[in-house]
Amino acid sequence: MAGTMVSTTNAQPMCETAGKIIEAAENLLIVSGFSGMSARAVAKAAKVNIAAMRYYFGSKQGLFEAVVRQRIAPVNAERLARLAVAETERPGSVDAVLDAFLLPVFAVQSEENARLLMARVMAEPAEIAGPLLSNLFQEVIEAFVEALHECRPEHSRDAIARRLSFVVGAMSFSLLNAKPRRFKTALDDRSFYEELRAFCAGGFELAPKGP
Amino acid sequence: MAGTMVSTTNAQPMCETAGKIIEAAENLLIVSGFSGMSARAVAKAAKVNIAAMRYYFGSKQGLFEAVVRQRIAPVNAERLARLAVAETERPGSVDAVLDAFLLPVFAVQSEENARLLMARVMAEPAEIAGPLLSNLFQEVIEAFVEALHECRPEHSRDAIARRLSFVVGAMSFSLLNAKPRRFKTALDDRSFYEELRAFCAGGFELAPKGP
DNA sequence: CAACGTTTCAAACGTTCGTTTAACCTTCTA
DNA sequence: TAGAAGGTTAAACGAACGTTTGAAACGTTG
Repeated sequence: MAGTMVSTTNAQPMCETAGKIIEAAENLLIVSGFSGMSARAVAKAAKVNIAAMRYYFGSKQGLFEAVVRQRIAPVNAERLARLAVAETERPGSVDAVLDAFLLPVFAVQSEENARLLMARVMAEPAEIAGPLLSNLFQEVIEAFVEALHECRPEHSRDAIARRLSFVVGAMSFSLLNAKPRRFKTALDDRSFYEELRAFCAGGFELAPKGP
Repeated sequence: MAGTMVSTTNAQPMCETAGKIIEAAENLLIVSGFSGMSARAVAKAAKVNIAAMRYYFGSKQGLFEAVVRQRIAPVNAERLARLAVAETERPGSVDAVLDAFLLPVFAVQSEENARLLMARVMAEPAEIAGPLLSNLFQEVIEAFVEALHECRPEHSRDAIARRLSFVVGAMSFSLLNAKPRRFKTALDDRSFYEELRAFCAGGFELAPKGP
């Protein structure tokens, strides 16, 4: 067995070394992805011996999952909390539901790294991040599909789910490509979010065409 | 210098070996991404000696760019052609412009691999696909931003560009995640496209909020 | 101090990576 | 028939990969 190995389910104090590893891994993950990030590069960036990675996280894959969980779990928890509020305070409002889904990603306390990591992980090949993301997102997706279905009962749940995936895609992709500036969008966080929310809300307004 | 090396600018007949390499590389690229795909795995899948890769494409990166160009260049050419038609036949129609942008990706003659490859490449880290994608998409993006700006002059060009990136994101991401079925969307191509187009069109209807 | 569990380290494990060499085979030309 | 050119091959290059080992350093407790 591998020494102590920090639990993956709770965010305990966690010693300094494990924290440095996670931070370095996060930064490298954002720019290179899982396969492009070498464990040795992480150790070097964290100024830590490479064996510490196995000691704390078991493997490179284990480190990856720890990084992702630490960033995404709080965002999803916040999403569910805000959704509960939205459903009581503004029932039937697509805007409110979308805010509950999107705002936790852009909230001030979550740094830019959280956004970029989320986008990068979403773009990871299924064989790397698939099961992990299924676990992390299943509850959230079900809850938001249900909430949106109540706002727009004329859409099938399948249609709602598809459109929610469009929302996630619009958010993830534009975050990923904001840096290289392929679409030369100025990344003023506030107006970026307003634009994204407006786009997504509009996307739910129209019923699908055709018979 | 590396023997003959197929030109990267035109799609000439290309010998059987090079074709087999490209086909195998495409399939592996879709499921594993660039960093996760090894040149040896490509050679094995193509039943070809690994040195043939360098002979025809110079390097793994060269092979990657050849695969991407061969798939994306025709799509973008078709986009521009359809845009020209749309601008004369249905001037001012966002729907027509979006069709010109999206339909070439879903056209019947372009196989599913073309869609999946495009989505996977868009999700590739910038250090791998950045410059290539900039070259391939610059003209298309400029043209479509301009066309959409003429349809919706009340939006700034920056806002239009941002929303176009949302469109690309919605398309790419939902294609990427259609296989693992994280959003359990049934991938009937026809209705999928209808839904995507409706979502994106709706996204252009609303002006951004705020002062 | 002695003994213990925890954390860190240098060093090496075997494997696989992308790349390269040099020889071989075929095909066409002189 | 000799030779050049184009295409393919097996074999190996050095480097980097993720992982593992075993012992040194550490802090705590008896």
